[in-house]
Amino acid sequence: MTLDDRKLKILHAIIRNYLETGEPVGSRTISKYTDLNLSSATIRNEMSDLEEMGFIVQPHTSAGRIPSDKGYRLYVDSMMETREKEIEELKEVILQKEEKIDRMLKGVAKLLAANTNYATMISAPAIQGNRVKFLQLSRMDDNQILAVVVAEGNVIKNNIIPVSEKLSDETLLKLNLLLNTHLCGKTIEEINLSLIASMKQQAGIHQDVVSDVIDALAESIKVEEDLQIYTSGATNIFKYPELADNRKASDIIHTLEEKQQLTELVNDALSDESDTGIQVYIGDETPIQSMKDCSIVTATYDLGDGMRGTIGIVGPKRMDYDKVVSTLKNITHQLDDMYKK
Amino acid sequence: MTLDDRKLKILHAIIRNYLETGEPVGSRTISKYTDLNLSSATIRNEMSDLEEMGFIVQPHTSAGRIPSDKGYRLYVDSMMETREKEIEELKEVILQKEEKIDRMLKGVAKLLAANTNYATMISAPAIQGNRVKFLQLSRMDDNQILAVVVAEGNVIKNNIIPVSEKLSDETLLKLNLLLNTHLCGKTIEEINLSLIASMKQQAGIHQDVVSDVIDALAESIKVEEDLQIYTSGATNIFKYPELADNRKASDIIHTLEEKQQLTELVNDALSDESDTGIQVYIGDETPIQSMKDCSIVTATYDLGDGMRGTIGIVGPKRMDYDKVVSTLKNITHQLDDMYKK
DNA sequence: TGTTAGCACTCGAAAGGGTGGAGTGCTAAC
DNA sequence: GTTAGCACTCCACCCTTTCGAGTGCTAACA
Repeated sequence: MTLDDRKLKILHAIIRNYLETGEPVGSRTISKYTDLNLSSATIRNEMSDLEEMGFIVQPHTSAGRIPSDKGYRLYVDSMMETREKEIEELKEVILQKEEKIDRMLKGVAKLLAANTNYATMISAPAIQGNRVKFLQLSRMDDNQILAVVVAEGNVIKNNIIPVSEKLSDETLLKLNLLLNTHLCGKTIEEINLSLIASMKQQAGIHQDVVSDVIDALAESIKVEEDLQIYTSGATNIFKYPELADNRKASDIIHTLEEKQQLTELVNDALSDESDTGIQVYIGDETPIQSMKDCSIVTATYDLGDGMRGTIGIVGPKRMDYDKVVSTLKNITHQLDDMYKK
Repeated sequence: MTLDDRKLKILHAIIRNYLETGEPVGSRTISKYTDLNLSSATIRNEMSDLEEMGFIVQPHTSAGRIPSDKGYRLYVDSMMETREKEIEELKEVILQKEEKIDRMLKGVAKLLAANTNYATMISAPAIQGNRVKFLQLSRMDDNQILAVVVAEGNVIKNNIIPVSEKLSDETLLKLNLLLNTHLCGKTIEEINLSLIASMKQQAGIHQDVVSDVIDALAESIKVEEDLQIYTSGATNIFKYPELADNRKASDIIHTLEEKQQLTELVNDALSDESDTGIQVYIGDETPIQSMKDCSIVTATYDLGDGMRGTIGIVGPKRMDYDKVVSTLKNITHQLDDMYKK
């Protein structure tokens, strides 16, 4: 049996209708809904074929048909090159560049959730392979030193280091020079033991301060390592009856709240190197067990300097893929553009 | 009619039983459940009285009784001086003092949620009236200056300030001196226009940098102003059937996710100056509309330096007040003790 | 050979009806 | 003041019926 043009049209009609209503769709509906001018009986025959081919299923005998995961997949693939739609509101929010990046990301997540009526997540850019740009020790008082590390992409980290002995201005100056000379332009991975040893040696009697700074540096990076994820609109899933039953809703919201499991999704998305940067997980395709009744669409954005993050949208399988994909494309483009210059 | 000892005993029995089961409790149950040795008929008479007094209600004729808000209130008040219970696990977590404070708070919220099976929230300490402790400008490159502000309680804020002209080392030193001399020890409120004007005057040709720094300072504070709140265990509410219906659950979780409305609760709790620092909101007493089917217990903690925050627990009206209150007391004591020294 | 009308059939959702149990209020007896 | 007993109420549960939406199949038609 071959999937001819008419079958495809009917399949699309079924999916679109189901996306709207969430109810199984019957042959009579399609007969009226499309401009094919076919009777319901004919549609029934075709639907029977489509079911045999695995694109649609019946929830039970004598119910209408709903798309299977395979059907969605076909639909999504055939629709991937979609219209570009402007979303002015998003632009405005993102353009407030002076916002701190994390607040901006939260804003994007929230806006996206409000716009799409799905749950959203966004991961802060990972700074893997990021280089130290600037480093400064200052004396706060006799017992405490403030260490500031700026990495590329203007990621700033502070640590307060307690010291036993008071350091003179001169010593601080020397240490600053030493640290900057040795560490600037290095990635975290490049700061190895031999480098540290050589710095310690040059630091002379202030070895312990040096190692404290290095520790602080390592700590700063480590904090960033379990990458941060912001979510929004978790309660949107209550809008879709097929996800709103207690057990499922609880699982999904819990996953979004905990964020831990989302890292898998982020990593999966980041490692993907398709041309569009958009990935669609339908039902069982998702790497997150608790979301197997959902579909997830992810997009990666790139702020330059190797700072890449992921935006994700979680909704029912009958989500409006068309709109979601184009919205995501839009947003990632905005992000890319803005920070690259 | 007077609320004698026997009535009180029966009321407590009803409440305790309802807390456990979540089902309306009947006279026969109480007759067996308590050590009063009274027949169900007698209990019925007493229950009838208790209902007339407004402490218990019937969901419908010929059902058992459940406590009214007034009943809970009596119970909670009579129980406020409770046992002190050790919770070793909490101690350990909190004692990892070197954690950044926000991570610590997140940890507390999470642990508390896991421990109590309710939803939890914790507000980061407000730094109202907090003083500037240390201030430093450093040159990152020719066009950018890094401003670091440390406030009391070691709250650190960074801002990157773009400058049009390159500033010499000497100028930077001067500016640092100027800023520190004028601003250290001041609260944000004390930094007024005349102070700024006088500083600008002394800064001479670098007026614009000064005002940029002031702006950055103001910005740093503003960010902190809409105080940060962390929540955890929102999905715990699914464990209580009376809250688990879609509409209610969605409202509650949404409120927890949005956090905006929680500030009311925090402010309410912070403004309360009872001796224990513990407040219990039962049903309609809560300032948050969407949580009128819940009870909320809040406690304030005090890290010294005027840094006070709020911990809250959100659960069904039939929450285990006893356990919750003592757990909260415990935690706030730990927090208080630890940071005060 | 593809399309259509018609018909019997299936199944779930919603509505109705009966039953049992848990619980109450009341009364009379102790 | 306490208790046993009884009539009564009401919900939860189960079963049945009904209704409608939808299907598959067959026969007729172009």
